[in-house]
Amino acid sequence: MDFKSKLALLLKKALKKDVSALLEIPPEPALGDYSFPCFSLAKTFKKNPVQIAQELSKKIKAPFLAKVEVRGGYLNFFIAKEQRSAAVLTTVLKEKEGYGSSTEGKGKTVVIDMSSPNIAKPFGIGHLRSTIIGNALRHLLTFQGYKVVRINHLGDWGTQFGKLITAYKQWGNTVRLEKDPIHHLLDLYVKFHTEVEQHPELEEEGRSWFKRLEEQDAEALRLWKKFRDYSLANFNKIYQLLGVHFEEISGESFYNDQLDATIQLVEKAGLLKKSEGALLVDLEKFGMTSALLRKKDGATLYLTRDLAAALYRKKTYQFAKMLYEVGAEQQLHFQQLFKVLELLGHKWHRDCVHVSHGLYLGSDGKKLATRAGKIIFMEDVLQETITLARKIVEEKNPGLKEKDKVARAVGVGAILFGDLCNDRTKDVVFDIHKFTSFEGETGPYLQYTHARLCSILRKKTVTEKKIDCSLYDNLEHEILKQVGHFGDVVQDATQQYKPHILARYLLDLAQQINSFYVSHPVLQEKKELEQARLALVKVVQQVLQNGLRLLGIEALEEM
RNA sequence: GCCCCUGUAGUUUAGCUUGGAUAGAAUACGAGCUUGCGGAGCUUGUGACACAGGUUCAAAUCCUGUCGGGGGCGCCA
Repeated sequence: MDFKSKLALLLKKALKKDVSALLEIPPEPALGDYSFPCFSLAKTFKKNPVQIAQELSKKIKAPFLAKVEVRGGYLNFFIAKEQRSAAVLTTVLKEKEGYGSSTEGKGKTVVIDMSSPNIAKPFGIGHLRSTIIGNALRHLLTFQGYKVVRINHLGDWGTQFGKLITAYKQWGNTVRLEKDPIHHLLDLYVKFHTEVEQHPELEEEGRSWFKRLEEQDAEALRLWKKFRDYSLANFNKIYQLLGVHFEEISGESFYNDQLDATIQLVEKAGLLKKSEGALLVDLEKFGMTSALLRKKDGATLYLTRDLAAALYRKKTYQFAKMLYEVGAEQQLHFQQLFKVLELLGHKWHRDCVHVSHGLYLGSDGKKLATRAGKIIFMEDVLQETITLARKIVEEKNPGLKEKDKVARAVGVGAILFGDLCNDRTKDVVFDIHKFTSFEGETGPYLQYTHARLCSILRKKTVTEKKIDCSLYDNLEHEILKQVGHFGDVVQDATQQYKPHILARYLLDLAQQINSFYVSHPVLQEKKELEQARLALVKVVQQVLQNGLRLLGIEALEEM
């Protein structure tokens, strides 16, 4: 909750008890000048707003409060800026990398199901969102003291592999598969879906191959394993670039031996229904379509495996929360999954959250569908961005060491931030220019700001314990106020599973400090002023560093 | 047909959960700032709440409807 809401709540509560009570506002580093409208209070207490404001103004006390003023129906608070700034400086300089963290998640485990690409397909831009949002959430939750288990739930099982085997049998080429597995497999997948329109019998063949796969048929398994290995090697390259790791990489196939038991559990609970040869849970009275667990040919489905996975994870990790960082188009699937868990009597269904994100759409504004061959290769996008970053590094800072490393951090930073700075629930139209832009509201802008501050701090540093905060002007006090907000922002972003709240905050802070940078020389003759400004630079640098790391972006010292 | 999400400058967007005073950025376009710590920066101008009702002293925010966009709807994942 931000300060504004806290204050409103406090005033309302206090007023409800007794209008004449003395209001003690607790110490609050983020406290800022603020206007509180008294209209709704006026109505409640049947007085006019100005009267209420005047009554309140006499009764309020707070550590950083300089004065309270009444204007119209508004109560204006003015803050003792020097005291507030001093408090912020002390805290940040003391807590450093830990500034903004908390221990609320101590002893609790959170499982995040994230990334989860489908094997035998290229790592598409769609899975990028899941990967980087999941990764940011992981950092945020860890910062709040949670133990986080990141699970890459690979899409490595299902009818699609039957189809793929069918296609490979018909049109596959061993040499091409060796040389460029991902593209070849994609071609086969697309060809299958175009051919199936002319030859519907292929559909049936695909299904039967999947059935054979589930029955551990040797040839089916051999091909499947081959496809899986090639894909994993490809995915790992991308994870390495993005700096993402997992505690568990299991995939749907991992649950194969638990599926019969899972279906039996559902049956024991009296939930299983037979319909046209298939087994399902009827969810009609909950306003959903039925949840299909076994096809008429006996093969299982996505939901069956996800159900088994949820049960397994609860048993294995005893999680306090399980987050599914998966696209919004699967909303119904997760509603069904959670409902079945509930019907099975598991109270922890409430701890399962579908942290959904909007889709990446093609330039036509429609969904990117692999089947139609409409897909963007993440590998290419990453390479292109990093190459461009490399070119710009060369141009802007030719004397820099480790240019490749920096170019990678900048390119990846641009991509990560480009996604994280907007609300995850909204759809995004893919535009390569958004990723390859390094100016304005971008990751590199933050990295650059951070690097410039580091550059000053390399020359001189904070040595004084006591900083004279009376030397600060309004802009500098404002910046320190913003610094004081950091903890609240991090908490907000974590609770709502929305990293963009933090990303936006960092942009604001960077804008403020850049504006300071051009107008306030830091290094200068007068020692007290220099120390005061160095301290300001130091705390902002620290917050930018902490913030960037929480988003999974490298805070470079030089670039 | 039914269900869910969504509509803010030319473009990308923040603000909507918890209604308050002139709706905040970025980009593009226009005008400036380099003899000071890194110009990937800074200053400044033009420009926006889809429409119609309702609730309220007060609506981008809450409710209803219309229109536009996206997604989903038992043998895909």
